[in-house]
Amino acid sequence: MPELPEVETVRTVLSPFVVGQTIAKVTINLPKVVANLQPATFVQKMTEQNIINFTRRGKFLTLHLQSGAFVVLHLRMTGTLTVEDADVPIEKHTNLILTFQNGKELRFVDSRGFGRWWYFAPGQTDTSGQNLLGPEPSAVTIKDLQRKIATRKTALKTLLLDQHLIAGIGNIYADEILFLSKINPNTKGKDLSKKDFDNIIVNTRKILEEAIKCGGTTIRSYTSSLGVTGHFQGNLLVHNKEGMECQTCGTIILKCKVNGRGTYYCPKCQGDKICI
DNA sequence: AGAATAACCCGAACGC
DNA sequence: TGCGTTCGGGTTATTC
Repeated sequence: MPELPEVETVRTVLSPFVVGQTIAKVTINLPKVVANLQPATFVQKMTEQNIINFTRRGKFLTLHLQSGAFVVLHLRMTGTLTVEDADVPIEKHTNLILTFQNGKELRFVDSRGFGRWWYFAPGQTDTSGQNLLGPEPSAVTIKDLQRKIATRKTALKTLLLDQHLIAGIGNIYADEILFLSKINPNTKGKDLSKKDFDNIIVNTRKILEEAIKCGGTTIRSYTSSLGVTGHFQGNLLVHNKEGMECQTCGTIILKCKVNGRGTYYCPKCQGDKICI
């Protein structure tokens, strides 16, 4: 469940080991990992290329190549990136490897096989879905958010998870943002007040910035690369806290489902709307 | 257009 | 202890 802070952590931790490297060899162990090319074509296009930059947009990462081509990748739920010496044994579910000329490897390990890579030639249209993303949380304006949300009958939690509206929020941080904003996850977009929108924007930025400072959240399936694990889980106030006391009011945290997603909330601080 | 649901996948958690 | 079942979760695709 790497969300924006975890993806950003991967990027900052790995950048020094990736940027400036030349790809000597490409190994694809799960063909469907490359979404828009045959594996052999991907290998051929990537070999001998030099990586000049490593960027993030929402939960997508992009390797920029010297030729002007670029490679977009998405970790989805269980994808991890690590840099290892080439002689370190290959972990199970290592689906793609970029071996660099300096003897190190960028390894993509993904047990569920949901993660995807795309190769785009210079100037080619990016079809990864990256350019359909809403603004980064740091760039969201209240006007924009109101325009997109204030007419919707959908539960706010579901809207926060919609990457077309704001990029980068996942299930963990959505719960935390709603708790800090004192809004019930099931509140419909159209029922939100101006103050609610203010709170959502302020708390989204606050939570994600703090999580990035902590190196992200380490929880169940996600650990950051290079053995670095985030420690934001110690800051979580409601997510995964079912049965525990709310740190604000002492009420027991409940768990429900919103649009099929496990959702944790305080029934007193956030109001106990119908939650199944 | 918006809303709801299924599909993808497999390790972990759960139930007996 | 061991086995079978359910759950979860980001995103896209499909259907209504």
